Amino acid sequence: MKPKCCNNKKSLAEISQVAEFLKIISEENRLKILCLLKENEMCVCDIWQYLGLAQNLTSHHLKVLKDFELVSSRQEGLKVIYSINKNAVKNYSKLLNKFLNSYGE
Amino acid sequence: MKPKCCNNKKSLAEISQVAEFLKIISEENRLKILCLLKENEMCVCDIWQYLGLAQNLTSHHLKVLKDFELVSSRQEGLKVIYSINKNAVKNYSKLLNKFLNSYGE
DNA sequence: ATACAATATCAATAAGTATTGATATAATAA
DNA sequence: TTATTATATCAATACTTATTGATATTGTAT
Repeated sequence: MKPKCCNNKKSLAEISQVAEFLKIISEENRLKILCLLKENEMCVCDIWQYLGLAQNLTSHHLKVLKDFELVSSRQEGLKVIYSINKNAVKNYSKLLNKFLNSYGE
Repeated sequence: MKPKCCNNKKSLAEISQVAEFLKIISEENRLKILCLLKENEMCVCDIWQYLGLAQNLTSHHLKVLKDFELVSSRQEGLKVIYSINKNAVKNYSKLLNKFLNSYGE
């Protein structure tokens, strides 16, 4: 019985895309940041202070998340407010679940 | 407004656990293996030949998956047959979705 | 017993990435 | 203007992990 996955360009591209997404969110600090932003938008200083991270490290992780378009930001005075990109996250989780769940159902 | 996540031992432990799971499955070859095993159980030689991976590399990734109890194996003659542990995968994805999805719903 | 096939292990290296320290940029206020 | 606060960037380091090559183990057959 031939497998149905990993056998064509589209399938491989999707797996690659999901793996990239997973790499981004598998970093514990980034997962925490997403978890926070899921509840409310927050400025950088609130995030790093709440999580007990270094300021520059927090900026770095936010950049990774933003480059992957999982979060957005806007300037508000001195502060930069980050918010989660719900649609992007939802789409990636859908794609992920396509691979992990729905065992024949 | 105080965040509801990352603020207690249980929440932090869950995030840590999810991140560990994501680290395991964010490796592209392991994701492919899971994808294959989701369809059918397979022996090691079928997996590495199908995916075009080195035999020892495939064994290594299978060990990582097995150590994390995402797959199981049984001996069958010369061959070792691997199968996915559906419940484990399902439980981890549930936990993951708890963090990524259900925006207030 | 020997030979062969399938799988696993181990050491070494390569590759990627998180973290840190120092510094730069941007916005605001005095 | 200068000073201050918030954020971003950059280079260097530390850490983790994927990959490779060689070898060992295990099961089966002759």
